[in-house]
Parts: sequence; structure tokens; C-alpha cells
Amino acid sequence: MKRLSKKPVTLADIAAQADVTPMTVSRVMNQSGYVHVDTRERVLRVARQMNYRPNGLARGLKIQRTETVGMVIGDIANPFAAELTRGVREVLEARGYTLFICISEHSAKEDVQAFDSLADHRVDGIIVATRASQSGNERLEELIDSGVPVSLIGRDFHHAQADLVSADNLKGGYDATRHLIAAGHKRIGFIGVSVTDGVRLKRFQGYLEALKDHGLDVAEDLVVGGRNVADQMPGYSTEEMGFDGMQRLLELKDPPTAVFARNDFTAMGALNAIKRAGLRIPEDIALMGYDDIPLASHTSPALTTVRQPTRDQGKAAAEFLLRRIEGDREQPREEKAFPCELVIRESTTVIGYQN
Amino acid sequence: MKRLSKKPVTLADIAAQADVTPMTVSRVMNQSGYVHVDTRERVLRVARQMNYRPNGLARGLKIQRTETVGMVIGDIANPFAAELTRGVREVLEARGYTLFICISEHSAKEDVQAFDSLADHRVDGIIVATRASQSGNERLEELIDSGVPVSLIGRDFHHAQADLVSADNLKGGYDATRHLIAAGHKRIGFIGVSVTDGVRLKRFQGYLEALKDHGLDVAEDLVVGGRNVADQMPGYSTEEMGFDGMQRLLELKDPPTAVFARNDFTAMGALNAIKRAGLRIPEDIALMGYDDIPLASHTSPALTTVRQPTRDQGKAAAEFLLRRIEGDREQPREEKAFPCELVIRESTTVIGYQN
DNA sequence: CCCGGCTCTGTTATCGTTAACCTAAACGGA
DNA sequence: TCCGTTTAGGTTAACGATAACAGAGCCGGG
Repeated sequence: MKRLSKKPVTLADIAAQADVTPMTVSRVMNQSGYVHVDTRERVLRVARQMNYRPNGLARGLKIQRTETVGMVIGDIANPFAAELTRGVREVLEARGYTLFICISEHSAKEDVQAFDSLADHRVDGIIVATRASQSGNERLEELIDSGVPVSLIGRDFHHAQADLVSADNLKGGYDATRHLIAAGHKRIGFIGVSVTDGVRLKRFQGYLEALKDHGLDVAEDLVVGGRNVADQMPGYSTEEMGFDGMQRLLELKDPPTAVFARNDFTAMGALNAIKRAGLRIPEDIALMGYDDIPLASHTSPALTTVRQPTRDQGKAAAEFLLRRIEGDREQPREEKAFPCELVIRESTTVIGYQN
Repeated sequence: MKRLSKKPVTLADIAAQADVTPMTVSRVMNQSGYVHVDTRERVLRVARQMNYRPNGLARGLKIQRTETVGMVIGDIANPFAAELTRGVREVLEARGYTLFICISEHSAKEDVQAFDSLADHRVDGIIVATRASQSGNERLEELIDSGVPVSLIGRDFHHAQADLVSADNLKGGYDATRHLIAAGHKRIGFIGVSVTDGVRLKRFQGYLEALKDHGLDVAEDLVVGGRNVADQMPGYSTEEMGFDGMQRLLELKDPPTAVFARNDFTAMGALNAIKRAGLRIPEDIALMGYDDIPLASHTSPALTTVRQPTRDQGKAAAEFLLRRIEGDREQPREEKAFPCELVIRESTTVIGYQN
């Protein structure tokens, strides 16, 4: 017979049914303290039968922990964020924590809302993987100051009590660009940011540095995309940005011979634009991506790109966070930067050119 | 001066500081009851200064609502799930609810865990967008029976008190297949499920029906992929499944002339495999995807696919849920099936063949 | 035989917030 | 002037769970 109860079952309900006090039921549920075997079994039987579920609110309020971690990501469709999340979950699950994800897709305002929602619901800690913003950073600082454990992934924000995990995208961007330069390219485009916007994008800074170090000028017309809204775009639609951006580059009277795209999605858009134009990759235009998403190895030609150890970053962030949650909350910040790896495939290398 | 308090600020702290009772502070915070303007401002000033944040646990426990909705999705990287989430968020945000997302990536076990975590933390309702499973369904039934509002997206599970939103993927699969048949194809492959696994995949059932209705046999060797683990794979790596599956199809001594892929990612994998083999699309092999992800319109050739109104499904699910949360929880289930739309692009149509 | 320690269970208070109830002053119309 | 209504705010008791303490029975060693 099915219960049609509107009100959820509480410890007290079970206690009444099993003829003990709520405290005893609590002891059974938490396997704490002494409970006679017979009592335990009776209680468990009743609990199961009544389909009992603990009230996390009451429990959390009392014990001042929720065994819950919040994570804020900007774009749910981005494989990079997805992979981070996998790493985070891997660690949390093993330690008995539940992960709640909040999306902050469009604005700093949503970022702040996400922080507040999570903090208000008293998650034990927060992992932040969104891009920095003025108001977001301010709120974050307040949170951390008020004692909430926070661990950051690739966010340009520093605080004495917040650990930071990142990939060395400056070097990644540098290496990628150097690879193109080494192949003899002199006119190298970048798709995905406006020159002004790009100050925050490390891989773009790496691109600029590499050009400078090798005596090449930065031609402003070779840096396209962004439209000043790049940061607000849902990630995978950056693919359209790649397509449009590449078309604009191809319309130049002196188009680039190589293009470095902000990420692999952007690169795929660019790739399709190049093919549409009837040009060959890499013979006419070499193409470089970033992130090494699974798709990258299967495009044709396969995409040269930069791999960052994404899952490891997620794992590291989760481990930092748990250390803070379960250990000393005031311990000084720790920082971990993972190296990036250039993955050379066909889109920058003439086939057969290397074995 | 920065507070180094370990303990968060409570209503009582503010009350003491502002020389009122906690109740008055509560009234100020919730804008309920009468509070003198001067008192209000004094309280607000103190609250701001102490950086007060309400304790959602205590509040939720007391008022028996958390103004929070949980959503369970299987694969965070899947643009389909991402788009659903956008629709859901759009509705929830407008109504003042916070969305917490749980990922259930690998197994029915994780599905159950996600349901439990959300229910235990007393979200006001749950939106479920994962595929059906034995144990998941059982747990879901218990939850709904115990009064938790639930709304389902494309899950093959029925309950008198759970609303259901879906796309008519049976018809979508049927139409897609019929389109290929109409183009004269007789050997049409399917990549993405094993024949046995496919009973739950509506679009595959549509494929089978269309073949039957047009007097074509189902050749078992033309149905590839799945490897019996398809359901556990992270979504975007189904792209590899498409690549491998296509290669297997091409190795047949009598390969198909058209291929219907389970989703667009799978289709992109297949597309790359076809190109690698030096064959032309659609002249040598026609290719059909499913979902119409943004990438689909930019591949070369552009992918023919089936579009489902994804965001609308998310919105509808959220609306159903809110109706149940804020209205009558026992109202009978409602169901809404959105039509799918065949999007004909180049991968099934010889260029120039139609104007 | 007594006492210390283990086992089992109950009692009480509390986590932070708010609904419900209550008091009391101020106000305004008859 | 009187009384009902509005305004302002305090008091009490929960919401459901658990930590801390307390007490009662039992066992075994000195």
C-alpha cells in the first residue's frame, strides 16, 4: 500500500512507530553511539518501510556541514568545463561529497548570484571556474573573508585564502605560435578576441609575445573576432565566431598564411570556412586550435592544438578544496600551474612532411 | 577593517548590534510585517556592515521551501543537455528560483545518488533529463510518491504525478529515414546502437519503422556502434563511435549508400571517417545526423539533420514543475511532445540538385 | 561485595529562522 | 472622548536533527 503523505517522514515518525526516541533512530541512521542489535534492526525495518530520507537542511543546520560542494561554471556546453567537472566529481565522490553545479552563463551578475545561492545554502566549499569580473571578484572576496573555502580554476583573481589551479596558457599560446613561426609563417592571424579584450586571455598574450620575440609585427587586422561580446557568448557558438572570423581574414587583400584560433571550436569554424573557400589546410593556410577536445583528432585534416590537462586541474581544485574544508581553513593559498602540451597533427604540417 | 570571524553572522548578531530582536531583523530582511523606517535603515546598515547572508538551511527548514530546483543531466558536455538547461534556467530565474545541477554520467547508481542528494537537500522540485534505468525509475517513483514534484524530459518513465516533456523522436527518426529512402537509397546504415540496445532509442525505432513501411529489410550488419556501452559513454565521445562505426561500415563488402547517425556528434565522426576513406558526401555516401547542434550547419558539407526544439523542452519542463510546486501537487500528469523538424542541408543532397 | 567501565537509551538544549500570537502606542473619525 | 484600526516590535514555539549529558543495567576484577 502506497503512502500518500504530503509531509515527509521524520525521525520522530519512525521513533513513534518503533517505540524508541528520535535520538535512538538518529544513532541508527548515523551508526554512531551504542544501539542494541534488535533495536537497530527494528528501527531500520520501520525506516525502510516508511521510506525515510534524512532532512539535509535540519542535519546541516545542526552539524554545520552539508557534505556538499558547489561549482560555478560559465558554459555548460564547453567540453573544457565538462572535463573539469569530471575531475572534480571524481575526487568529491570518492570522499563522500555531493557536487551541485551552478551556471553563470551571461554576466558577472549571474556569477554573483551563483556564489550567493551556493553560499546561502551553506555548501561546504565552492569551486569557481568562471572568468574574472569586477563585481564577481568583490563578492568572492567577501565570501572568502567570511570563511567559505574557495578554490579557483583558471580565474585571474588572487586571495590569501583561496587556492588556485591553472594551466600555463601563456606558455601554451607562446609554444603554439612559435610552432607556426618555425614552419616559416610570417603572417599569423588570431581568431577569438579583439586586441583590447585580449589582455585577459593568456594564450593570446603568449601569441603576442612569441611574435615579438621573433621580430614579427602584430598586424591588427589579423586579430579578429570577439565583437566585444566574446566573453558573453555560450562557448560552443564560438564555432560561428571562428567561421565568421576566418571569412573576414580571407577577405583581406593580404590574408594570413597561418591562423591561431582561441579554442578548438573556433578552429573548427575556421576550418570549415577555409574549406568553403576552396583552400587547402595546411598548404594554403595552417590552422592551430587550443584545448584538444576529442573532436580535434578527427577533423580532416586532424587539428594541431594545445592540450591542457583539464581533468587534472579539476581534480587538483577539488583536492585543494577538501584540504581546506577538512583541515585548516586559514592555511595560506596554494597554487598549481599545469603545463600545456603542443599536439602536432595535420593542420599545421604538410602531410608526409614528417614521418 | 576585515572580520576574521569563523562563524557566519546570524540574525541574532545583527539584532544585538542594532538593539532589536532577531524577529525584527527577520522582518526587515523579508520585507514582511511592520518595521519603522528608522529601524529598518539601522538594521540594514548593520547587516550590510557585518556582511550578513541568510542561512538557507535554517530558513528552508522553517518555511519548508528552499526556492531551489534540482536538475539531473547525464552528460554535461552534450550541447543538447546544455540547451535544455538554458531553457530551464530562463524560466526559473524569472521566477526567482535557483537551479542546482547534478551530473549522472555513468550509471543508474549515479542517477539514484543524484535524486537522493537533491531530495535530501530539499530542493522544491526535480527536473530529470537522464535516460531511464531500472533502479533509477524505482527510486524516482518513491520520490514522486512521497510528494516531491518531478518533471521529466525525454525519459521513458511514467507516473501519474510526474509531467513529461519530449520531442517526437520516433517521427523524427522516421522522417529522416524516409528522406534518405526518397533519395533512392536502399542500403541505409545506422550508427550508434546495437540492435538489441535500440529498443529504447525512439529515433532508431523510427528508422526501423520507415524501412519496414517502405519494404526494405533491416540488415543487421548495417547497424553498428553501441558496443553495449553506448549508454554509458560521455556524450561527445560518441563522436569516436561515429568514426569507428563508419570505418566498420566501409569495410563491409557491400557498404551502405546512406548512413543515419544517432546524433550529430556521431555524424561528425562518421563524416571524418568517410573523408579519410576518400569518398564524397553525399555522392558516394549520404549522411544524416540528429539534433542540429550549431556545428552541424558549418561542417563541409553541411549536415542534414533533425532539429528538436530543445530550449522549448527545457522551458516547458520548468513551467510544468513550477506549476506543481506552487499549485496543486497532486494534479494529474501533463504531457507535451514537441515536433521535430527535418533540416535538409548538403550531406544528403547532391549540390545543385535542388535549387 | 563493591566499583569502574562498558552498553544501551532517554532527556535537554541548540543550530538560525520565522509563523503565530501578543502588547502597546499612535491615529482618526463619530 | 472613546474605540477600532493601523503601526511597531517583542515573546514563544516550532522546523528536524544531533551533541552533550545523564542514568540504568550488566560485567568482571580486586
